[in-house]
Amino acid sequence: MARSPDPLNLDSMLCFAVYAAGHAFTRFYKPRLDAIGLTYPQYLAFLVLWEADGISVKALGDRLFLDSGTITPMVKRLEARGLLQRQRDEDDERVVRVYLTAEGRGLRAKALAVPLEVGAALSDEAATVDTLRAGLHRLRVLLDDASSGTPSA
Amino acid sequence: MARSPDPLNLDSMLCFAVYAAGHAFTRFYKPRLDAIGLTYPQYLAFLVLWEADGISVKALGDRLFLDSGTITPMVKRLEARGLLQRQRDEDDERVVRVYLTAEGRGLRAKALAVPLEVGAALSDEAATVDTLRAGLHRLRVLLDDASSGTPSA
DNA sequence: CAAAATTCAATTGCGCACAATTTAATTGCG
DNA sequence: CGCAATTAAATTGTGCGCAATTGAATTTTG
Repeated sequence: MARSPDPLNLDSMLCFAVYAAGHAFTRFYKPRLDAIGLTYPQYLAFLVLWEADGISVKALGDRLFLDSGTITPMVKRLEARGLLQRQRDEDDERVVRVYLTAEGRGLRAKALAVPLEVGAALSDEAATVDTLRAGLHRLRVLLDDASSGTPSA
Repeated sequence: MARSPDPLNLDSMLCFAVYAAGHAFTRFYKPRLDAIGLTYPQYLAFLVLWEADGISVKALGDRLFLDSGTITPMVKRLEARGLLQRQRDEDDERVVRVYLTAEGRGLRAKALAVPLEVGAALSDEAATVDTLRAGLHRLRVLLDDASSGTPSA
């Protein structure tokens, strides 16, 4: 009589493992990002901006899987702090582009230390990290496919 | 001359893979949980309550890695909807315990369908799911250890 | 036993995160 | 060309999520 496993058991659920690991990352990043004055989502936005300065609000949101309701106020807060500027595209007035200021570009140097500390915390698991990231990427794709009406259609 | 990989490249970061997969889960769950009237965090709380009715607010928060600033208002909203009741512990007046109502217990039957749909979306990856979950669990432990002053101390 | 320290819940303030709506600009189609 | 459909941002409202603080109950300790 093998007891049937509870299908609603929290610890057996992949979704909760992802949820909890996400919060753990936020906690880990918090003191490191406090040092450069960014929140974790803001840090992600800068990762994009350091690679693609002048990107549109829309494209920034697509890159981070966030919508305008999240991006717009975040970008406005960063603009208020002088880390970037928002500017309407001349050719298409619907589009707002985000340009880093010198101060915003300057943050990058300080940010370089952060992934090193992540690497240190996970030092023994270097091999697993690639597997995990690949698995999570595939997970996201499968979930998003399933979320937007089966793509087989 | 192998080009040195950008240490701040978004797509190479495990933290972003976790972050994005978490949002993908939320999106996937949204329409399923709308059907039973719960948000995703509320669903997690019920997973705990269905297994541990009468748990304290503190213990519920520990289980979900959330603090009273998150749990207290969530539990109050659920109480306002008649899904549970809050009650001070008689032996220790600091403690508030959470008890499911009949309606709250009744949600469990509807919730059983949800993990089945997750399984369906990830059908071909059943083998990877266990590896992923284990990897994420270990990831969370390593990050939390590193977050709370090295435990080697 | 009494004062100090700890614990639990609640509260306040700020920043995501997303659904739904609104407004403006652009594209597409007859 | 002119109107409909689409697209981009912004806005509104609700609900997390956490830091910091408060207040009350309990435990620890001198």
